[in-house]
Amino acid sequence: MAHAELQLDNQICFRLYTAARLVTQAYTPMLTELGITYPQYLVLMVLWEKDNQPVNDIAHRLLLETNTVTPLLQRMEKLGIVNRKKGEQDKRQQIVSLTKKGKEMEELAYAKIPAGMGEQLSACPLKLEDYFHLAQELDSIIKTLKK
Amino acid sequence: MAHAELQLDNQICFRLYTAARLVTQAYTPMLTELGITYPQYLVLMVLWEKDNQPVNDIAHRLLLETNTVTPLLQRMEKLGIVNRKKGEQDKRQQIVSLTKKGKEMEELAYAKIPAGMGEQLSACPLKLEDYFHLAQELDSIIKTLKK
DNA sequence: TAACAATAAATCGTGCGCGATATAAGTAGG
DNA sequence: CCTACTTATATCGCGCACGATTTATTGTTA
Repeated sequence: MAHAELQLDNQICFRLYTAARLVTQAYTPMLTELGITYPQYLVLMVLWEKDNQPVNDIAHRLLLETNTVTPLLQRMEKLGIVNRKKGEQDKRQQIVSLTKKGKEMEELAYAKIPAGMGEQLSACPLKLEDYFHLAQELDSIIKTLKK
Repeated sequence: MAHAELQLDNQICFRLYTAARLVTQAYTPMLTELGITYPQYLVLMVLWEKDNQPVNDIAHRLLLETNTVTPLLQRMEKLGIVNRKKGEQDKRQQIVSLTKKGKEMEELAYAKIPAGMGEQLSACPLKLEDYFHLAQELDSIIKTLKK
């Protein structure tokens, strides 16, 4: 290995890739209890914040493309979590809304997930201010790279 | 939205998920020139560091399962980047080695990737010490969550 | 208002990740 | 030395991500 720049240990990207996978894995047990995946949980958070949004708005909020979000929403519709119906003023849009089940999952998530993640990260030496700092650094990278 | 803990903007995980995707996307143009994907690039970095490794060692280095790495290596073999041959002392193992093409890609990567990433992140306000700090925080999370 | 460009969503193909399972080879205990 | 257990890899199925293309609807402009 001639080039230090190409070493795995020197790569921020590999750390991001790995940390994202491991944190998502840490969510998985709680999400499996709810019957959903992590990307589906992200969609739910978007809709809990504001219900009745077109596919595009959800995709933009998550910085994803509609060709990722559309199949995701179709699966969530099959699960009975969301409804999709044509927009009335703009018939190209699909307006996504929470079902009763989708709304009720917020309380279930609140009961399980923050505590479950807290427990799994309890052994992590990072302090609250470290997480705050980390969030700012990630936001800088995200802001720089998003189109 | 009743619960601040469940808001997207308060989630470290969503930031990790997004930052990892966007940084990977930033690599993509350079990697496409080389004809490989980001996970394939990770495998190459592992092999550039130390050639002739069994599947398990590569998987452990990347914190991935063999059911992810095996098909990845099969695709890389088809691309003529690596060879796989049965281990001699332990016939269960597949020893993975770089082909001539795989070795030559290190220089191509070194010529393109550090410069390309530097350019794309040039607008990012983070300083060298911020990246160092970020790396440490990510390492803490990774160390805590890996099995 | 007819033609054309732009936009919203969906569809298709490929490559990951990963849980679950299978297969083959090595190891250990009786 | 035979059976049981462990380990290394592979296979299968599903759900993302994402580039590329398609379809339907809206807007724009001559």
